[in-house]
Amino acid sequence: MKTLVKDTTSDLSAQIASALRDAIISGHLRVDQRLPSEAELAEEFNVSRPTVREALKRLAAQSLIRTQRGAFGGAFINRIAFEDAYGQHVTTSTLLLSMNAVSFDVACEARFAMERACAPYAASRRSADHLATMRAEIHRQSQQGLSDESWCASDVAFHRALVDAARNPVLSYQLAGSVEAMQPLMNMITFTARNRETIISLHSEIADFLEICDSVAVEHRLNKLCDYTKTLAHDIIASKSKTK
Amino acid sequence: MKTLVKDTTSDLSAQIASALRDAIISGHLRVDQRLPSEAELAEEFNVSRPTVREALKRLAAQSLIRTQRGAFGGAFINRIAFEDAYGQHVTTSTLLLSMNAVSFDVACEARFAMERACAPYAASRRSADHLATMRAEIHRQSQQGLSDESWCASDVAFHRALVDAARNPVLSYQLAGSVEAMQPLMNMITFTARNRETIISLHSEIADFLEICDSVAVEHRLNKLCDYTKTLAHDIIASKSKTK
DNA sequence: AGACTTTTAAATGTATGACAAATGAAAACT
DNA sequence: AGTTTTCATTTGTCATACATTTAAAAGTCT
Repeated sequence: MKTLVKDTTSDLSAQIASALRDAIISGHLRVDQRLPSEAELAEEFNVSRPTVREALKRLAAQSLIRTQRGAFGGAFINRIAFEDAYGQHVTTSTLLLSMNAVSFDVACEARFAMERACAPYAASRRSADHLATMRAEIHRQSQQGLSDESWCASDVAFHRALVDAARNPVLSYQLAGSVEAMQPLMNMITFTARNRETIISLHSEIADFLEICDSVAVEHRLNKLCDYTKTLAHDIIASKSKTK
Repeated sequence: MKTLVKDTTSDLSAQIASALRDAIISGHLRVDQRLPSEAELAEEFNVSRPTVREALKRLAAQSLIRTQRGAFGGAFINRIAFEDAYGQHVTTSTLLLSMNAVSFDVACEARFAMERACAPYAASRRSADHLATMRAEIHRQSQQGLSDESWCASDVAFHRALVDAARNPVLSYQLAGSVEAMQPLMNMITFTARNRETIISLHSEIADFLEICDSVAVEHRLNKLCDYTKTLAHDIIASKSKTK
């Protein structure tokens, strides 16, 4: 029987989950390796099966394991795919911003700082596909009568294409949190036709300079975009406080 | 009774967790608000209490809720703190790198690209405290007989101080994943005295230029550090394949 | 009346036992 | 040999019971 030497403040399922998680992170358990059955784990840790199951669900929520029913089924160490991680990262980042009253400026600054970091690689590695995606989104943004929500979604898609153009999955993963998590904040802004025009022209320039591999110019336009976005947010806040 | 219209492929606890998660993210449930009791949720979703508990544990694993025992206890929507998010982010990032065979170069490139993004802000906002932390770590790195593990830990501490100097919690949070997740990869490198000397001198220069607010020079040194680290890793790989 | 103690109800934490459903291997059968 | 059936194993779900914690409410003493 394995004994849990962890703190006694948390419940058993948390301690068991923690023990298993440590084993996974340390590499004692390899990818696709099968964990003991729930009944065996219950005996090992000297707890009941529901308690073991609660622990396993905690790990499943982090995509650390997957489960399969039937004979020769069980819980298997999961190879975390970038796609799995995206979702969790975006969820956490979104709530971090909305719950901690992170100011628009701080979130904006972080997002564009990281996008600028992608610019040099994006400029040298962008494919025709990436450019096509960006131009398609620019075209969508130019359409009349686009709702603010759709506009923001297209904005995210444009910037994701920019980030993906750097062809570094780690950068894409990390950036996803910053870019997508800002969408709820962006949705609070009402974009006028004039606002959109300014942003679209910057988007166009970014695509153009990316095409001719001028990363310095891209970074400059990202800076302008950052400043303009912050200005818009400030105007909204100012007009709201005036109304009140 | 709430009905779950989600896919029938996943189990009930996953569906219930998903439904509650959506409610939290959408803002229908506010921070510190109490969820219905497990018994009430069981009735609402028409499932048993153990199933509800599994769903709640999934949410707890993501720090979305916290539970409290006793009368007037229950599950409460949790305000995710940056510290809570750090841990999850580092865990996920670490496993992403180790399980997906992300090359050292790709991880290194992402990490230093993001650090460079912090440089301008760090240069203009660094406090005496940040500089002191960095110099303290440099001093530690200069000590004879420091184990490779301690060396790497100090390296992480140095770079975290650099990132924190930008005074943007969102950047610090995002960077934590890239910087700390690389530690296992870095631990595979054996640092000779000569290697360390080179790195320490770059660290010193970074601290110096940060002190005089020269962000361009800092970025340049970060680039050199990135290149040198990659060179070290290549040498290790080359010598290993030669031995084999 | 006020401060302290006890009771009590409500909620989560844990255990036990049972059955359903899925699944792949082995056995039985063509 | 190929197909079908059986079967043991394992997860998914439910029902019930009890332990433990907690804070409010009731009771008690000064």
